[in-house]
Amino acid sequence: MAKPIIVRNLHGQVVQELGRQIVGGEIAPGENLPREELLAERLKVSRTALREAMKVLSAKGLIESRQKTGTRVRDTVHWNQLDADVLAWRCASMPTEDFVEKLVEMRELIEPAAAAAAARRRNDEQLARIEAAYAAMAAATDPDAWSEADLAFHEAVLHATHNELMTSLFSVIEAALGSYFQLSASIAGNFSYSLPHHKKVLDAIRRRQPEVAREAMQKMVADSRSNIRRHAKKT
Amino acid sequence: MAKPIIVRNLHGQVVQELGRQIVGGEIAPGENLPREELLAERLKVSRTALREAMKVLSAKGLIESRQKTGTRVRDTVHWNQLDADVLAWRCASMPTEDFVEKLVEMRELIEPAAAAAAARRRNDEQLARIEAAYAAMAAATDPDAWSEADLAFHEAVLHATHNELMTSLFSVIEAALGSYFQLSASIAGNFSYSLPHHKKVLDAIRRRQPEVAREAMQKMVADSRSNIRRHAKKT
DNA sequence: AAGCCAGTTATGTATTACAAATAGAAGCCG
DNA sequence: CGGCTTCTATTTGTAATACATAACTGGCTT
Repeated sequence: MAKPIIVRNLHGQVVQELGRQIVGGEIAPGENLPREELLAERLKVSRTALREAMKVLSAKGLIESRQKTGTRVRDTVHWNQLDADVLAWRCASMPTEDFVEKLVEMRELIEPAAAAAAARRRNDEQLARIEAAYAAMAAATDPDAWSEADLAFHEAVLHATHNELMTSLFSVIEAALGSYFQLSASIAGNFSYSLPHHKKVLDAIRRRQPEVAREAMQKMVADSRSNIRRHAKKT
Repeated sequence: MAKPIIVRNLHGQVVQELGRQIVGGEIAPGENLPREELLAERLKVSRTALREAMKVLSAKGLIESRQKTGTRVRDTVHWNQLDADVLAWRCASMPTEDFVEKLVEMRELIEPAAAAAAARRRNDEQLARIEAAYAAMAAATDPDAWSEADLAFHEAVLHATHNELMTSLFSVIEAALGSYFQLSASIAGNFSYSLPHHKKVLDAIRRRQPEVAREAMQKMVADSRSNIRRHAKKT
């Protein structure tokens, strides 16, 4: 999983290449990129393709181009930290520990609030979707199936909040955490231990009990965190 | 304030124009855009400029291009809801009420958690920045100065969390809420009433009391919400 | 009827040429 | 000599053109 990131287009590849280099720190903020003509030649692409890629990076806040001055890497405060690509590049480049910490912190922030909101606003169809995901988790016999159902569960909860900003934030965080998350779940004997937690969340949402749902989700996420920590120490 | 969004470049204008149309619903998801050649002619720009704009919109998840098939508007679930531009377009187009609701919900989610994290992890320099912002608020004599200092206060708190994901999320939300926020603050006699709230948050962060900081911030944001609601009803 | 094949049509890429902005050097003037 | 203007060189911005490539369509073949 973790998104194959198969890029069909040439400029897409260039975006990946340059984005990785910038976020990875190979080109420091404040530094200038080579002029377009040169860079295009170096990357073996036309200036057209290069420029299309640069517009994308520009939209992500990574670079800034001005005539005569050239193109420079912007300070990190201007980066769209919540962009899926930027996040992915950071995951690929950073000494994971403290960055995962930050991602987990975000998750612990979102999910309990989402569970509460879902308990307040869910409709029957959305509840059914959560229940279906729970059933799939209970029926899972291998880590992969369980992992997939788990993700579906959380997505269904987020969807029930009726707040697409929250949904979007979650999906971004989750995508970045994906690999670690899945790892922790796939530790032998570990998978499915959190089923009771999910049950509590589900019940609270069904009964429309926001605070109960929040607490249950909080516990679940805290558990998951210590799980990841434990696994991280092993490696 | 609220970001003038002055776009120097041609393709930047095209991005704004098309983005607004798509998010505003003038071109529905699933629908195809005219072919590049036609659209370029219609917008009075070259195909080159148009394509650079389309790559940006593509990066924001709004559209998807394939050879022969053409370019179609993607379903809203694929949109980068947390992108500053997308958010701005939504603000400009939507019947504000329920959307502001969602933004406020996000803010209520972030800020208390941020205050708690700041109380836990702030260093002296960051505390000083928060204190400076507070002092500026206390000294403000007109709504504009107060508003500016207020924003600086919140930004300083976010910065003290040492979690740039949180900072980034806040700045996006805040930018979108900006106009409404400022409106509510500029209601005569209203401005500066929330100073005591800010004092409580500041003190808690100074004393490194996460839970106290969280609660104080929670109250403050809840107050601000009822404020916005009250103002919204008037209009 | 099923499946293969070519032709049509959209986007994708490359190339060339010129426009516009601006940093920095050169020149001008008090 | 210092400060101002102007001029030029350089880099990105925009346009126009040509061709490559993918994929849908429809007809042909078996």
